[in-house]
Amino acid sequence: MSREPSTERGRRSRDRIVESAAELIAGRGVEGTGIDHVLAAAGASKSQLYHYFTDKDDLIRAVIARRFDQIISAQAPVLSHLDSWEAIRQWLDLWVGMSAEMGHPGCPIGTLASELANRDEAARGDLAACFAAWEGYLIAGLTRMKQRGDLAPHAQPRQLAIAVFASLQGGLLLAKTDKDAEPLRVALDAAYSHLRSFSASG
Amino acid sequence: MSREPSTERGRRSRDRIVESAAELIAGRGVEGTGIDHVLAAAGASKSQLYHYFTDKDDLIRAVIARRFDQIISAQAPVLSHLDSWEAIRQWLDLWVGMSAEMGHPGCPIGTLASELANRDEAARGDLAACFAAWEGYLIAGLTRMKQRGDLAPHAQPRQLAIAVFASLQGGLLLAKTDKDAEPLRVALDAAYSHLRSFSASG
DNA sequence: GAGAGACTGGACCGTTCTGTCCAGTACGGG
DNA sequence: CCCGTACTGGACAGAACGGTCCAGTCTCTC
Repeated sequence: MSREPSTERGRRSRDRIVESAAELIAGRGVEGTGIDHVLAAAGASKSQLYHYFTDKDDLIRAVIARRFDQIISAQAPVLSHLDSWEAIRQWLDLWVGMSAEMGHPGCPIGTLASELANRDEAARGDLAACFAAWEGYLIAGLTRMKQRGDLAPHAQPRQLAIAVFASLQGGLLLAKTDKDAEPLRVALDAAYSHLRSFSASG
Repeated sequence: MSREPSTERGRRSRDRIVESAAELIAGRGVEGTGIDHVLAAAGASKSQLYHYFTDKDDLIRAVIARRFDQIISAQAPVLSHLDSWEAIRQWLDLWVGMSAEMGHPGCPIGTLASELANRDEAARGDLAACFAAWEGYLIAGLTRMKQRGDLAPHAQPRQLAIAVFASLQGGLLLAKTDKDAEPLRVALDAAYSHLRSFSASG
């Protein structure tokens, strides 16, 4: 397991390493990113890294946790209020916008999941938990909408949320492959339309 | 570029190398798979590999082509007739079934796309072409349904096909991460339901 | 049966990889 | 001021990496 720094200086060192690793991995993948490159980018040395992490896999898990925190906290205002059609639409459009303006579209968590899911069981578990926590925000919003009567009584928030996340992840993958945000936009339009078909008002 | 074998023996050697590479890569990723491991699995030697391929990237592109051919030819009977609700439903169920019985769910093409899309431009192009060709089968089927009057006149086959593929790829990713086919089933049910909402009969 | 070219075996090279080690410096608590 | 602990720098090791090279074998053609 990771050793947590106990001083401010140590915390900054650890942070620089994790953030540098996260950036390099986003561009070159886990296996394509060497420890030495991470350290050079972070301006740190080997012993600093191995002071805080037992091995590379341990560092990767810290990268997963960091990227997840960043996504959640960046979208926190929207994520916590996914209980209206407008909010959901706005959240989906957020992704399309980010994907269009990014040179490298693609979800950091999704990319990590694709590479690690059947190679590192601990990381796979972390990633599954990330997805579940993430879906939780949408499930919570849809549940409130259902209680409020905006969503049809037979609608199943969990199933709907899973379907939306699949469209999001798949759309991001297609967008990354095409280097074009269009597939993501189309996929999320369809997902939203599917959600809307459970609108109580019809 | 790849040098094509001109003898039967050469063809078999090349095939063994590509197939071994495809299998190892499916389990360990592109960067995680070493040339030496591929050769050991294929029972071949370095010079055989470099006789047919200029470098590792060249081999990877052959793997992409092979996996694509395998998927297309395996599903050819279904893919060529995606012009009825039953056929589409059956094709989607095929994926759920495959995913459930596989130890490692996940689309080989999708995994490669995720890893290579922003690292190897040539491979990215190949993968985008694979997705496009693949989508083409569904677009063709939906277009026939539209002409026949099974699909509403305002339905857009291309957009619908893209949305279905995003659900498929995203569902496969979630299924792989959860080690459970349920997210894929849910995602494809939603995609089918979305398609059905464009049914002419309502 | 000889020559040409396709194919093969595997030693070898330089680089890069993860991870270890130890000698050192910074720093808070007494 | 001093000592223990946290932290740091970088040399080093051993293995694995992609790729080159050449001497050899097979096989087809004439």
